[in-house]
Amino acid sequence: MAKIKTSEPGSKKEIIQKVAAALFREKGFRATSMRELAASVGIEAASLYNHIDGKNDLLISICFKVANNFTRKISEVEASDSNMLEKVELLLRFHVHEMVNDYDYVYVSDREWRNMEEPELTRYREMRRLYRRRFTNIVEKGILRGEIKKLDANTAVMIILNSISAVDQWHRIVHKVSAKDLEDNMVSIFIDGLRK
Amino acid sequence: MAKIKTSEPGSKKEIIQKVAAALFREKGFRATSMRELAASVGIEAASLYNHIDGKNDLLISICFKVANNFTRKISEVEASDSNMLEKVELLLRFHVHEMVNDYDYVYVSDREWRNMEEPELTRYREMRRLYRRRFTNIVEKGILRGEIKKLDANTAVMIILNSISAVDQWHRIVHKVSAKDLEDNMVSIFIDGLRK
DNA sequence: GGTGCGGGCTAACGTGTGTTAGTTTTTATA
DNA sequence: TATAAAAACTAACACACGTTAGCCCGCACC
Repeated sequence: MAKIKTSEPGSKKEIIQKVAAALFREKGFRATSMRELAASVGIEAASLYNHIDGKNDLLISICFKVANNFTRKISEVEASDSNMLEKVELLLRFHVHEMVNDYDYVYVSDREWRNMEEPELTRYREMRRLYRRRFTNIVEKGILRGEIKKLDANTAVMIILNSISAVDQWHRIVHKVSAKDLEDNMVSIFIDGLRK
Repeated sequence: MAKIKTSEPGSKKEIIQKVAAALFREKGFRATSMRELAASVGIEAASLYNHIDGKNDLLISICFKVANNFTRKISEVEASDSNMLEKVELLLRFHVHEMVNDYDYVYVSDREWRNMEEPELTRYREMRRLYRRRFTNIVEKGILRGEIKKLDANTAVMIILNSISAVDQWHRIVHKVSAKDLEDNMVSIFIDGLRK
């Protein structure tokens, strides 16, 4: 089975991965050809295979790098002694932060993961499902404790997660308002709503 | 230029379009082959071309059908005499409604439009941009009038639009809570936030 | 100064794709 | 029932794709 190891920073392999993430985001995984990727890196298509195992492994690396990141974070949040509303806020801020700092990777892992092959596809789905479940548990606990208003926790989590999953507008917005303001805006909307 | 006409309901062309929308949603536009589509319809790939112009025209039809729908709706909302917060709510409810009732079409138009070819791609981008702009104007006016709290209107609209753009979870959720409850949950979160 | 090898190259293979051409079958109408 | 149009079929084309095979250059190292 394919290993999901991270290559050391600055290596050619890592460069290829970065360029691939950018292309996959821009045009989609399937719409990006290895010849195109190679040209963007500055070599021939065949030369790519001196560094990587194939197109699918590129996608796998990207997706699991992000998934591991979020899984690690939610464990940390669960272990913290904040109340549930604060935990939601922590996760919200982390999502925005990751999106701003690792746009290509997060976007691709969110929109292109379907193109992975088995068995990684199933494993990824499971990680995703579990993450949502843990997030939902936090919201549900918050409702039980009276910190969060009564609503369907699944819907709430779905909305929150989707709202962050990117559009091409992210960067344009971040250039107008600062990353910090963006975070605060999002938290403000979700915690207290639009109404003045 | 390709015409974006709607075929009469029940026609074979419409059936093909519907099946195509379902497949494009499930597997992505590029990952769906004409042979696969044909098999789903119950004919041979070549036979499709007695009814449609090609793969790209399928995507074009789907995308513009949805885009026209939303453009029509926002004109209607703008013309109504509700206040700005109510207008946001009207649009929110419409988005949820369309997503629930026309899942495949809305999903595909939202996630696969990049695969369109020129000149439709540019035209679609423009429609999308304009829609967001009109939505943003409503929010901005709401802020000026003191109905909506002070925040970056672009961020707010981006969040709202993204939050609705689908996940594979939509249907599962709709089967657990009713479509009406889903709508109310969303409106509640966005208007008044999560806090109790 | 030879040598191993990382990393680039060209050429090509096999496959799957969207689409067309040409033909036959089915359906509707007179 | 005859006939024309609609809609299915088979066969094939041209192309783009991911990937492999085999080669060659230049650099580090004994």
